[in-house]
Amino acid sequence: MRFTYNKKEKLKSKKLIEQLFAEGKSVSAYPLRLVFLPTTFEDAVPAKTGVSVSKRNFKKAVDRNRIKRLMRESYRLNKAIYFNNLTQQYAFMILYIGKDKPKFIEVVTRMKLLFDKFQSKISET
RNA sequence: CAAGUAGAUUGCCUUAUCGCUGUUCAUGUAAAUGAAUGGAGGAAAGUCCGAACACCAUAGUGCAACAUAGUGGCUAAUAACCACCAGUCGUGAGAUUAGGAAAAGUGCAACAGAAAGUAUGUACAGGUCAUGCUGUAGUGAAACCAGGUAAACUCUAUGUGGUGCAAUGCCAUGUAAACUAGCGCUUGAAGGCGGCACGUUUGAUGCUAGAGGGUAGGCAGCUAAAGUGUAUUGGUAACAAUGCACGCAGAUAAAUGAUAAGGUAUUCCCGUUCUUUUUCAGGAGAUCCUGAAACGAGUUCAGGAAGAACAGAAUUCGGAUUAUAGAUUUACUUAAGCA
RNA sequence: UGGCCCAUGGUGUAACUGGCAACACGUUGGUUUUUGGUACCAAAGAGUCUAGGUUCGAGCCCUAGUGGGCCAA
Repeated sequence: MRFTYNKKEKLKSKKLIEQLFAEGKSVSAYPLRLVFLPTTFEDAVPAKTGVSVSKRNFKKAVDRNRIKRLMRESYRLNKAIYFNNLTQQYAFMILYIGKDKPKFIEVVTRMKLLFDKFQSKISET
């Protein structure tokens, strides 16, 4: 699997996002929080993922863009390890709930922990 | 040199790996894959003016409301910009000004003061036949001046129709032209129409409210534009004309990046080279020479450490506003400064 | 994208037409009480979000900004 993250893997449907926040479950590994919902869609990808940073915590657009880029990058590099053996299509939204600007290595380690938690949670049910 | 004034330019670089996005081409039924090429700013920011563009009736009349306010120029247009005049501030280079009208009218002026706008009291002096007739004193920001105040109302002149790309046009998907209450159906509900009136026009399977059902995807608008760079000419200048070259982001839970390594401007630390300053001692005798010490300043070289500010397009332009580490550079000023 | 409103002691509010920034709670000290509370007495605490301007004089008027809140599609 290639380390890609193109338009088809992005969560873009407004309707699906509203459904995700209304019905989805969540796990968190501070400063990240993952909201997920098993669903189906037409494109042949295992998951659609979006990232989000609160305007309340980061007032400047430059800071928000930087954090979202770091989150997308760490998702792109690590998704293959976890999602190749998914049996169900998922919608994900990763939120940044911290209040300080992170470094790349921190985001990567927490992202890995986050998806470890996610896998143990879905294997329970 | 120091202190200062007014501008102008710039505001990280290289390599490797892995990505994102627009366009074009190739392969492919398609999904997709590959290649080439483009991909944030001087403020993209806040949203204070002015326009373009789109729709509402190509936009009516009056009132109201709002904006502007020396003169001339410039511009698509402006409250921006340029030149000049005048006022104020500064030694000066320069800075700054909502800079029309107080003889159309209404209002306002605390305290002090006799009196604050229909004036004229006290004391002293002068003057007169006589009298606030004249001057001075005293209060105050202002005391008779056709006073001040218009960033008080107002008047004058000029200008402004409204809504905004979530405009607007089209395609696709889907539901409920159902239910309840009120108003109305040519004797006119309601809308176009923005604060009001007039006027005009549309108008019945209609309008308003309640409760409820559905959609919330795509395409166009969407980037070639009052465009950018440069040269010449005209103009004091803003700016204009002409030639040549370039073809310059287009995302939409929102691209333009991430990581690693190296480097540059610059800053700091330690050592070092040279110059200078101060102190002490000795010599000469006028303003100097020699030696020692000290820390301060500048500077050369080597090593080490840190190492880029403010900030992210969202229909598009023109201006002004605010934020901004540092670097480069032009012109000019100096009363009191140092050599 | 467009529009509207607010900012005054630590907190919540006043200040009329421009003329000495007021009140309550809180704070500090004292009296009363065995102690604490209550009650009473006294004191401190601000120059009105920032920078300019108009004016003799600005919390109030004007301009620009900063921060906060709200509304519409």
